[in-house]
Amino acid sequence: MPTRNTTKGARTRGDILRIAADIATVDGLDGLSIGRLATELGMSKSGLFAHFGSKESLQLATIAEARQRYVQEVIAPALASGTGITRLLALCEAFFSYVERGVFPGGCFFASAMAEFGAKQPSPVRDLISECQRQWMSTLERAAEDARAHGELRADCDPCQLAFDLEGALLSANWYFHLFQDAANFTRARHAVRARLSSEATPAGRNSLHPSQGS
Amino acid sequence: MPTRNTTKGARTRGDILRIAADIATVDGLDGLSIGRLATELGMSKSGLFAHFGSKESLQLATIAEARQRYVQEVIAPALASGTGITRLLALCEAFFSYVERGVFPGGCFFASAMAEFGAKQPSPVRDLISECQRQWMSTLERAAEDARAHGELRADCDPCQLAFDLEGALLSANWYFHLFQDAANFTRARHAVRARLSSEATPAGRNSLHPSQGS
DNA sequence: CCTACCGATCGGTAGG
DNA sequence: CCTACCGATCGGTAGG
Repeated sequence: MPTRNTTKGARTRGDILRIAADIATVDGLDGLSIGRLATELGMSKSGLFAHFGSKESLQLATIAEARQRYVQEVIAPALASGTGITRLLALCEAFFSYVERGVFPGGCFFASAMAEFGAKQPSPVRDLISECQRQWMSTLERAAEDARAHGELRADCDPCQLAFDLEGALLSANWYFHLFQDAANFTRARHAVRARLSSEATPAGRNSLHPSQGS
Repeated sequence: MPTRNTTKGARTRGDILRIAADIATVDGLDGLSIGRLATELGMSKSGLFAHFGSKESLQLATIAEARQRYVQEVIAPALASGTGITRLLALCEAFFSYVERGVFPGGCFFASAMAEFGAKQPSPVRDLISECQRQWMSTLERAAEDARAHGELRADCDPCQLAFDLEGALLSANWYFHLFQDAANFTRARHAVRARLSSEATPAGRNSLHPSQGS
């Protein structure tokens, strides 16, 4: 029995959170209702509720589930694909692919969550979203620092500014792709990323931006 | 009697919509409830409801109110301040100022609305939001085309790409300023805007980017 | 613009 | 994990 090792309760919990994360990208973490989740999973509202004890703790668990999915679908593949400017480009490409593949039906989970909770009062939910986003930004920044340390980006390059600029292109692609249903926004965002990296790249770094080997 | 000319009903309607637009930037257009709005205005729920007839039509009227405010606070001042690359820069600066001044308590109304409705099923509300956003993008694009026609931007400059890139900086500043409560994000976004304009500017255009006259 | 009300759904609880 | 229930609030209506 290969799918054992995990108790039935834990499997149910995982099922709940996968659906919850999907719903949250379309209707928001506040729009996520326990009754609707229960209906969608064919179980009773109180049975589902018993797994979490409060709506807030359901929201926190949903964010944790989304974070795992983000690490698996975006960060891990990009980190495995190289270092320096190659990694920086891979992080951006992995993000585009994650949105294009529809890993979440409503686009990037953290973009949606940031927009929904960014202006709200501090709360555990808001704080966790903020921490996730800061961690992603620092992943971009560290990749930029590394690329600079390896001589692929100019010495006067500001990693924070570069990360901010790249993230602007990623987020815009996410918003416009969904609002306008137009894939041209991915093309524009990819242009923006390459142009921005190119503008700060040294001749050594430029080689990594134009992969010449086949396959 | 100077504040006459407008009936009492129309004044009440305006009061409702101003509060509604403010609330929507924090709690969303769906989070906006008729009961809460009524409480906040000290009137009965059904009295307020009678002005609109449905929640959807309240949402549509709220978007129209926000659009008026956006034109007044961002577009009109920028269009009045010059042409060409000067206008393009003024549009970006007017946006930053609008977010910094807190014209809406939760940041840019249309950024919030786009994030909330971008992934939802088509609806009159979603369509109106999409149209507003497209109109803003085309305002940026037309300013870019104009600047190019006047020789301030290079002939090979793509106005759509430039508008996309500028908007990325504007939106990122809006999100990060609210989520992280850090005004450094405005500084980064302003750098990004100037650098991007500078990269496409002709020598003639460059003069307009560095205003030399005092005051 | 009001009071008074409708059915539906919300998050959450009691008790098993 | 269930049934059965709670008070509060939702969008909306009747009637004035």
